[in-house]
Amino acid sequence: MSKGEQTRYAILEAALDQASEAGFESLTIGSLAERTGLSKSGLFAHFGSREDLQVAAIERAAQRFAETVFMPALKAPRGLPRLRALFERWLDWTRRTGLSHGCPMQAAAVEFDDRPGPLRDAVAAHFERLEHDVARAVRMAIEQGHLRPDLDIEQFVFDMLGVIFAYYHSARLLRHDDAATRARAAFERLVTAASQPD
Amino acid sequence: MSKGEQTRYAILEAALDQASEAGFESLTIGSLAERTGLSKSGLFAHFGSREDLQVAAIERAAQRFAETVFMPALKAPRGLPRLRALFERWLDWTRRTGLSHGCPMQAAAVEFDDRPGPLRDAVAAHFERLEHDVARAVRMAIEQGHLRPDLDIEQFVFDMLGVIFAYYHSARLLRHDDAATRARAAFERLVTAASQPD
DNA sequence: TGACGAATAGTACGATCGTTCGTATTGTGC
DNA sequence: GCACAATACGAACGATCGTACTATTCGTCA
Repeated sequence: MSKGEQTRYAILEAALDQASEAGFESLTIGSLAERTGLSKSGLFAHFGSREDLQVAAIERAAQRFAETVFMPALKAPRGLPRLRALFERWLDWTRRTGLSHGCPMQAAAVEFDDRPGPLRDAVAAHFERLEHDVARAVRMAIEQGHLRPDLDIEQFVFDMLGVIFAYYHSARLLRHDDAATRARAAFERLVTAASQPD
Repeated sequence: MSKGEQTRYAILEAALDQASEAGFESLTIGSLAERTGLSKSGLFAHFGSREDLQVAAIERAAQRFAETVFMPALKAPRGLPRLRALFERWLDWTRRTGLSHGCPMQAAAVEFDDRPGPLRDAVAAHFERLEHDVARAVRMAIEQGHLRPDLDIEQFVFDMLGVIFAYYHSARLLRHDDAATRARAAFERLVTAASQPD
């Protein structure tokens, strides 16, 4: 990895830290320069514009998500165990990956969902890929006989995402201690309903 | 209503429009001055600081939510009908109240959940009141015999919130046409599970 | 209608924003 | 070790940020 690539990498790591705290809109050239010890112009040279920097940060966050949540979950046996591993890692992936604050992808989703452009596109692409991958895990669970064959897969993914969002909300904004317990209960009820015949 | 109160009201309405589009962090004295036709200093005089303006905007949004979602739902018979009315109005309350973009309260929740201060406090207060009120509606449904007596009320509220968040996500970021259908299906499954004995 | 306070405007401030440009430093392949 | 490209810096730009001031216009009530 060349010197330039190293620096760019370090900048994006710092950007993720900051985005986890205060969102991607808080990423400014000046604040990131200070955080990384670079000059404004030196940092700027690694990206053509602030927007390009934001896009790169979103993509790096999506990559970290994949590394922290999806790839390790693949080690669990396909079917329900893998789906459960996915869920568990999804719950606390920010802590696990060293981002002490909220989920940057959810923050980005809410920040940019009404502002057409490259930022919105990058976030939407992440979630579309994510939901596609979750759907595949659900399909495998059906093939393994863990979930019932006539299950509405898209609906299951929708419901699962809702549980995750409710967890983030309860844990981060309201600081509820039992957020994880509630989330697990909700998810297990989803699984139960999806395994019994209608 | 005095002239000053009128102006302050108009400013907050404009602020809500903007926050619905781009979040409360996007509220700047300059942009709101232009939007309302006031001078920067004239607008500023109505609030002691930018932060006070943001807090006032959040509180106004919470009030609009109550007017649009809760108060009309009280006209439905207590119990399940009222709970359903609540849910339906919650889904599309921003459209109904003239905010063409996303839910400002959710945006505020994600923006400020990791930044202690008056803004975070204002958002948290809204959601605590909201969840308290929803819990009361659920309790009434139990008293009316519409939902089973041993239902975990807090868990039901948690699940319901998750459905709403998943709907916002699906409808706004991913532009899925069937988001409302999915949300209703999820909610009805919640109600069914909550009405049958365990 | 006149007076007085409330409401708004005008101007200026230091700071920071994203970005450009010229120059210095540094890493890298021969 | 030389040469050239890659990388980083420093200074400056116009714009906008939040926030002081003072001055002016306007609503409101006696």
